[in-house]
Amino acid sequence: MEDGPTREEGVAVVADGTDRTSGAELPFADPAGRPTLRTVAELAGVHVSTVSRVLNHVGGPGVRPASRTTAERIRRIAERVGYSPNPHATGLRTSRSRLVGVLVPRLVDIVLATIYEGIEEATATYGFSTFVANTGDDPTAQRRRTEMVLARRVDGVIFGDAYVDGRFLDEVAGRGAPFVLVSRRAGDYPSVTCDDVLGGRLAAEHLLALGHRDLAVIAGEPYASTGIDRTAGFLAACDAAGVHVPGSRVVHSRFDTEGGRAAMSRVLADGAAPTAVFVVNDFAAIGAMGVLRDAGLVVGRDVAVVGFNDVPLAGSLPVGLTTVRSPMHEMGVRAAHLLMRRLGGEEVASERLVPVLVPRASTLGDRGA
Amino acid sequence: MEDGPTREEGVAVVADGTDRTSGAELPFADPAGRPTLRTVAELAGVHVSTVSRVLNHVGGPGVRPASRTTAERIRRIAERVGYSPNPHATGLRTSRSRLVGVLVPRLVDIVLATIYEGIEEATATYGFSTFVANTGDDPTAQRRRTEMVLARRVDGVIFGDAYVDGRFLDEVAGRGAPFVLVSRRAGDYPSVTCDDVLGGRLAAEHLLALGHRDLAVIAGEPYASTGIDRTAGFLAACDAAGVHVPGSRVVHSRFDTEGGRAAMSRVLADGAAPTAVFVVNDFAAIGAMGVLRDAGLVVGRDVAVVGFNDVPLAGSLPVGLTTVRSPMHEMGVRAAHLLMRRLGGEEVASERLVPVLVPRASTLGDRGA
DNA sequence: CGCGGTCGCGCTAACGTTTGCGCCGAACGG
DNA sequence: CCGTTCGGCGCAAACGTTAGCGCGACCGCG
Repeated sequence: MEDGPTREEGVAVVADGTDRTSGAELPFADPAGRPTLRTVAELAGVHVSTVSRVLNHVGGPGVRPASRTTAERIRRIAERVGYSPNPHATGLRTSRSRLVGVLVPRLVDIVLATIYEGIEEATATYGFSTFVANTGDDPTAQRRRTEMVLARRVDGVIFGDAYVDGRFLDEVAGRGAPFVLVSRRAGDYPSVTCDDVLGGRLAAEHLLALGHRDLAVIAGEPYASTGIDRTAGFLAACDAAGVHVPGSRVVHSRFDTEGGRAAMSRVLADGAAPTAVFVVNDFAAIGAMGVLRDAGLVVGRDVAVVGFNDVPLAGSLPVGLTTVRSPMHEMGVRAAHLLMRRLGGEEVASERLVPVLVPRASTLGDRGA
Repeated sequence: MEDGPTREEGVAVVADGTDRTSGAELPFADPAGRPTLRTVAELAGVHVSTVSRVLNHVGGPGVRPASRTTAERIRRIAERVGYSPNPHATGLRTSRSRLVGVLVPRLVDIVLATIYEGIEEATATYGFSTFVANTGDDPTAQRRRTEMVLARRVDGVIFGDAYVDGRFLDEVAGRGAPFVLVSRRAGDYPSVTCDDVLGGRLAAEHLLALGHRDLAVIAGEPYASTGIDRTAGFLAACDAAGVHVPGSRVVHSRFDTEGGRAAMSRVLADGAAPTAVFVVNDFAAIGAMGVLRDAGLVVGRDVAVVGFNDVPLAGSLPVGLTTVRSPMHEMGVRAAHLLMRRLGGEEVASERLVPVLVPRASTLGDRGA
């Protein structure tokens, strides 16, 4: 039994000497030539289970997975041959995948992309990877894409495209897959959102303070809590100030530039232009500004516009866009942490992050340039 | 051993009795309660290998995996219990994962997000899923993220963040991981790009035709083929027309709004403003326009600006942005197909897609509004 | 010096799937 | 009625990893 070192030498020689078709020619490599636990075990002259324990039990001050010298040697060899565990084998054995699925309406929406960046960044620190899938806010696609991520055996899901009624989520919950929501709330499911009601209120107070009384709202999709809450907060603040916004002046829209164009056109077609417009999304606001421009109105002088989110280019537009800044990246990060805690079995509560108004030329005119 | 049919009846009753929904107590389910091959096999009264053959061998007109009736029954039962194969087990067995890794500089860049959408859409039709990771164009992050996707045993990788020198890619190629590039070319590796040289030429010809002779270029990052080629095409066309653009008028920049601001500021600080600027990215162009506005110059009248990509909001800006439209989504789709063909063992060639100039107010002035 | 506790470590049985091999029974030709 | 063929299907061996079990050795304490 004194052959531990000898065996190591012997195999090392074989590894050097043999000359197989692909790559580094390690003993007991997998079909792709990558080293496996067995490779390392063989080179270290120990059993594969010992290698497994050493490589997995990172912390554990109390119980040690192997003697210090053995552990040291194993780690050195694993490093040298570039061992990395096969996630399929691990996943199969443990039935956990260190994978999370992320569903978003559209990734080309900077808001969601920013949130996703936060998610990806935070999950990576836990050693998790993420799948993203677009659903385009289409229920069929939501269902199909959710099936897909579940079929991939993700450990959890983050929905960025929740419908406020939460019916679909009830189904998913029934399947036992842990999930959290981000950006939009729904039902009583744990979510990380911006305080959208407050955001709407900030927008209203800003416009009211500037003396506007003739207002319109471009309210986003009727199924998204973001648009709903922002609009509700805005209208509530107007009410409180004794300013009435007629129903015909609150129009739904998609959240993109094109949606803003369409909605603004409808507002203008409906009669005289309002003196101020609150648009629940910056890109829709840009679209709305385009229509106003085409109608010969100067944004910031003839009509004030307030957007929502403060996307990076809002300040660089030819007419800087007044907007309500929402902590998008932060929301992603927090949603990821929330999910991780749920995966740990914790009961978690929703979080609502605070938005801030950023005044610019689109409401202040020259003073804001 | 003669209890095959009997067993089927018995178990089928159990399965019916508990009536659908999640906790349905299926026999031989996995730890999460999901049905496995074994579950289906048991219910059908056949061996697990038979189920596997039936469920996998979709086509095969010549050889049949089982008798018609057996196959039918198996498929029915699989459907009923909601069987979906465990990708870890499949991956372990076949050492293929139906996963592709996608590396991009930043997903909040609409250009890359759009390309990614194309990739995701196309790979999904092959039954593949995608990991995306941001690298921020940072070599260290590129290396780390690449390690990460390879450690996940992806079948292939799509790089959207290639450095033109391709040194890092040489390493990756040495590891034997199949990959293709998208958006940016590098070395002789297969890539799907826009014909950026042509795009630069289109921009130059447009400005020259409008009579501009005093030109500047905001050229993007020096390591990205997109910026390099667009700039080269632009300068070559100027040369051909006998117009010289001094080196001090060609400045590098990041590809985002902020990068455009910084670069434009440097151009203005350097002396008199040019009469026209070619910016190799729409967002950088927006930043540049912001700086021009702040300098009291009216874009489209005092200074012409041409961007690149034609992102959706380019046309909705208060001053519509003249830009070179690149087929972003299409590039993603094609890159995905290209990778799939590589995975099939084919030798593949790079593709270059044709861009189109879209003239708007930023060069045409009022005529473009 | 004796005894109990602790620690190192190897063995083995899974995890769910795929696949080559070979058996069995039915059909068919002689 | 027997021999051959062949389609259908079961068997079992992997794939790489994890974890429970149990044995032996060492250590420290009394």
